[in-house]
Amino acid sequence: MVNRYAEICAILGKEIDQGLFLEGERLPTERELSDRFGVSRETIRRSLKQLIELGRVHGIQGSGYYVRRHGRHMKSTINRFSSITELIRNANLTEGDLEVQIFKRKPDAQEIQLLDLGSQDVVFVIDRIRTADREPVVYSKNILPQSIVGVDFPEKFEPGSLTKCLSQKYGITVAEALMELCAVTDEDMLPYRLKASNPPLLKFIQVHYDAKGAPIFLSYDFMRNDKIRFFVRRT
Amino acid sequence: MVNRYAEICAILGKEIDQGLFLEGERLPTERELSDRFGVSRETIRRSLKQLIELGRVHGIQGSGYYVRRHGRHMKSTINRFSSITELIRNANLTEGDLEVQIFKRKPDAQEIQLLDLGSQDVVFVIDRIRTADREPVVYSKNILPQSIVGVDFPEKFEPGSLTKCLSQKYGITVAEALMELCAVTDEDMLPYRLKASNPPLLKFIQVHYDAKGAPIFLSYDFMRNDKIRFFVRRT
DNA sequence: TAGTGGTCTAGACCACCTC
DNA sequence: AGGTGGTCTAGACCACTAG
Repeated sequence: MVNRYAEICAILGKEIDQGLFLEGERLPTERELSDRFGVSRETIRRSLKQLIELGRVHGIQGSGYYVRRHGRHMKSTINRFSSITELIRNANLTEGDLEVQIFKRKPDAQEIQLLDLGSQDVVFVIDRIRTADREPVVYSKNILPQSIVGVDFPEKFEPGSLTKCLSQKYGITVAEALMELCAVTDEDMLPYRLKASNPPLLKFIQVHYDAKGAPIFLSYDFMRNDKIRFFVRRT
Repeated sequence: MVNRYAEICAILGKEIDQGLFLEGERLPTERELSDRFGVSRETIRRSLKQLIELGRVHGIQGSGYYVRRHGRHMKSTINRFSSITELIRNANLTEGDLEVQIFKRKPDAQEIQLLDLGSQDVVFVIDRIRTADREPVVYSKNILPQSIVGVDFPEKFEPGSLTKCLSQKYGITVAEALMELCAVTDEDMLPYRLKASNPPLLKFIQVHYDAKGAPIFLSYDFMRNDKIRFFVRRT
């Protein structure tokens, strides 16, 4: 670990997991912790702030830091960005692809707006069904400007996480995403395989940004809610 | 303003809004800003960290802070906790209630688990349709343990935000919520008024917590997605 | 009143970016 | 090589909590 405060945060988190500090119980004071770890109080405060952001602990001025009850529920939220691949793997399932299609076309008005495109730009569309343990769970459509990956993208693309592919082959990292959450309506065109059993579906429209806030790609995901659950932490 | 760093964060945010720093442009360095505001560099760093958390700015080590493009899109997300009342008012609509019912019953298994109840606890159920400009937009069911508000709650309750009512009459503040996003299925019982026009609906299941992480109440909300849009910021 | 967390300072050293 | 942000320190004072 490079950062002392992140290291200390991890240690304290582990100790909470182990039950060394019980739910609702008070942690040692900042000054005690800074003695224990041999660091300054400010460093300890950074560790504790990180624990607060993780939802493990809460602080009360003049009193102390207390282990948050239900902190465990806060771990599997979609507040942190993750690809569908990661989502499926986190559920201990094996991820796969079906009916993968890649083609090039002109962007529509919404895509131009959300991806900051010029009128002469063209986009790649990656259209596929993602499976978990061979069962279709997500119908996913990614819209990726050619200006970002170049004309030879279809040869370079390989099944699995698009985020990972962009990072490994192009050095492009997704730092943030803005997701719109939608109900599925009759207008939404869905592949037969996903529609067949008439499962409950959620629609996510996501714009993925790099660290500078420039849009990278757009995705439409229709997720089977009977197979995957979604939580949001609101603070 | 009490805190210097929050004050400076607000000033810088306003200056970005005013176009004093353009999108993608670099901000003055930390050391320049600390001179300008007459504070230490650490204080400036806190202001900048807050601006990053707000999605207005991003930092690059060794280079500087840059105004984030699309920062404006990040403002209306559900990452921050807000009541339905606030949600409707933010859309410049007038909030109202319809078919309000309050009754007392035993909690079911899910409620016992999510609200940390004992087997002998009872809960109040507040069942109502929330309207925006007189049109029904949300069917909402709140589950509130009697142990939190006492037996006379039905007399004390008044239409509008339950969060506000709890804060004003009981001094109970919601600090955080964990929300599950669900698709609506045939099993969900919905009032005729909301179902009538067959609008696209989203289901939110939320547990509301106080600052100590103790659950306060549970809510089931069926939101008309043709009237209200929902965004989540993922980092 | 004593102890706690919240804010702020002035300085130091490092890793990284840019030229 | 010089400038930038990232980390860390040792100390100070304040606001709040609790006995």
